[in-house]
Amino acid sequence: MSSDTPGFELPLRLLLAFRTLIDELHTELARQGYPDLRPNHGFVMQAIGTRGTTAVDLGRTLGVSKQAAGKTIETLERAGYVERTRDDYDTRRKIVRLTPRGVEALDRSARIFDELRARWAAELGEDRLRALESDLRRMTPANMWRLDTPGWFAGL
Amino acid sequence: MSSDTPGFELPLRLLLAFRTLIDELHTELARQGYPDLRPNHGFVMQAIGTRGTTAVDLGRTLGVSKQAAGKTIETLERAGYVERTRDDYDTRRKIVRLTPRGVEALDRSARIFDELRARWAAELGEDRLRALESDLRRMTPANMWRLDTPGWFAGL
DNA sequence: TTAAGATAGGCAACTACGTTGTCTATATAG
DNA sequence: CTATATAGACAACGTAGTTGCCTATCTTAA
Repeated sequence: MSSDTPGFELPLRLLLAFRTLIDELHTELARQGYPDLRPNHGFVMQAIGTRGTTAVDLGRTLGVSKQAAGKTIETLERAGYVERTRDDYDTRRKIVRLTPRGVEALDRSARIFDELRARWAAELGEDRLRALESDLRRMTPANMWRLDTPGWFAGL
Repeated sequence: MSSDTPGFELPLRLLLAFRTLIDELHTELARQGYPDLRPNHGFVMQAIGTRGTTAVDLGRTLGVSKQAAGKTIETLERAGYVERTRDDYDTRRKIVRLTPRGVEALDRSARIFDELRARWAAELGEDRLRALESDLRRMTPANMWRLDTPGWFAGL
């Protein structure tokens, strides 16, 4: 019992599905007042989290150098999504935290993703969607929080 | 009936699954003697196809400028995967064709993707995998051959 | 048939985002 | 107290994209 589906369709569909979801997210984010957010920023802000982080740590999480992380932070700082404060207990460190606007953007992203998932559920049925998610979970590393994907793709 | 799965898991799993497959492909390609091939190159060579193309056309297909396409072609040419020949009927044009090594690399990629799919089928069962593919097909644009993804991701 | 416009490709300058190397300031361990 | 490690910033560079411009060639129309 062999398949008539060529193997290369699977990765292509996975990427296409991802891309479609992300495009829809950012279309909606732009509509809601965040037109300057890029796909990368979501990863980065997610990695910063509500507890804050430092450039070095962020670099480690994202799988890039601390310098690259620093530049990204600077971009997000200029855009008003994060802010840097000094650490009183270690004056070398600067803690990067999400601003209220940053938290807001992350909240909205989460809500939009939920809506997009609901759209999939409406189209495929909740059961099929659960099966799909379960299958993907089974075929991917347990730790979903490898957020080092941007750098991975950029590095051709 | 609401889901306990947060919406953001779906895109993350899709990307992670894609990434995993592509990583496995290139690990295997490297093992088979093509260590210099990068994820992008697969898209580009696929877009060039067996019939050849030109820089302008390739740029259109990939969704990048003709200059960018030209640079990519140059890289692949230096690596020995494509070659440029003049067009006798229009001496402005240079036809880009896959070299035998390029065709070989594409063939091997196809075979490796088939093997990877077979591994998924062994793990999930052919039925579940077919359902997954079918669902993805349903949720993504009909035209799978939008190969303009590299540029999309690069443009943050 | 010749002039005007469109098309193909190459070059240069620039941007965005990553890299490594180096430097200073500050903590921490022996 | 000194040696080492760590945090962050700065500079130089690599890669892959962009736009603008130039030349060569093909096509169309007067």
